[in-house]
Amino acid sequence: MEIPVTALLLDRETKASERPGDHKDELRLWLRLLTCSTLIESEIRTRLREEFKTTLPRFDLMAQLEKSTTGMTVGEVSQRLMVSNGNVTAVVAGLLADGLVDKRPAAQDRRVQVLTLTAQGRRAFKAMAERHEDWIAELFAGLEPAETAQLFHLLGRTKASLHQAINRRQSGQPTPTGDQT
Amino acid sequence: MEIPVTALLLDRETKASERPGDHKDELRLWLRLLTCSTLIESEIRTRLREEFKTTLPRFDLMAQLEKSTTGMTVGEVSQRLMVSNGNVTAVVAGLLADGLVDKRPAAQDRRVQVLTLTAQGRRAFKAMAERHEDWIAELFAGLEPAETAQLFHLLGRTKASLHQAINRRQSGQPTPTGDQT
DNA sequence: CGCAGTTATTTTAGGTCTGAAATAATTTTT
DNA sequence: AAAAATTATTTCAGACCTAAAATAACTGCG
Repeated sequence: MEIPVTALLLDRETKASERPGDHKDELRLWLRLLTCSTLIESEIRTRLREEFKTTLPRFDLMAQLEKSTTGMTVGEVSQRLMVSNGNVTAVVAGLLADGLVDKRPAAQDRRVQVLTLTAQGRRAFKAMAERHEDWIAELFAGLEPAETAQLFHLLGRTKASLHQAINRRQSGQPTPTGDQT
Repeated sequence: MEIPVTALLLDRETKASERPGDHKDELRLWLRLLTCSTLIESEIRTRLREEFKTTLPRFDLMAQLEKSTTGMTVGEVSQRLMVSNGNVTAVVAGLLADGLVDKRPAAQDRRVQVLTLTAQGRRAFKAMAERHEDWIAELFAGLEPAETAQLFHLLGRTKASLHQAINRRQSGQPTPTGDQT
């Protein structure tokens, strides 16, 4: 039998924050995560507008298309970006109007719309992506390499936890997710 | 003179990812952070809609007001939530219509609108906040306490890095930020 | 074949969000 | 005190986003 050392430690160290059913720590963690996410997002949004007169949703959509040589369907993009189909339709409409994206029904299945970047779209994206990468690096520049690695790891663990909780709720069977985001 | 040991190590260890000006690691970190944030946000959004027929912006706004006994101005709320003034005006309009929030000009400065929760608003918020806290705990349940603590710490470091980068860009002088989020 | 069910996308209605212009009230300067 | 500058909020135009309903196209089964 082991002596429950950790239990004793916990009793002493968590007095203020472990009242029955208290989860303030997770709440604070979530708020901090949200703060970071919002700060980055709005900074990138501002710079995209100022330097390229475009928006983050447009940039994100183009980034997806750029990664796929053969094109992507509306549904695939919507899943990747975690936004609704209708939203993809709307953002694509803007990009079509600007000649950055091409949309055409698939040959085998005419329900499906295949989206690709136009030559102009690829050029425009390349310019933006380069700057974008610099901006992100700049924003994280205050962290040591070891810290970014550790953070990346912990966010991977977090993602797994989230998928687990979300799947457990929707179906009875948790689906193991092995994607690379 | 010191021997640049780290330079040698770097040369060997970072061959694939440290090409001149390559910052793919930070990019991946940002994408993962965004994924986590989006997953949590949309899950909370769904549950607020299903269980309370309300929305996340409304909940967030009420959460701010609940923390302040004396009320908050439109500007304060807008800063806290990191959204525009106009947006606060719009969300408050909805809450006013539902009788959850009270708005009145300040006595000393009639430009300022002071927002407070009504009694009904406080009741409604209390019920939601309790469930909300459980949801968040559930979402992070897959992490060990040591991991959440570590993650919280690293996100604090990240926040500092972000503020540093953002301030450096806007003014010449970085403003030290000591807030508690 | 023919229709029932499924799947992919678009449309619709409504809320959210922004930046910039407009409005209104206060403070500072002269 | 009057004019000028500043500050707080609202309004506006436009983009984003969602859920749910509608549309359109495919699949499979009798």
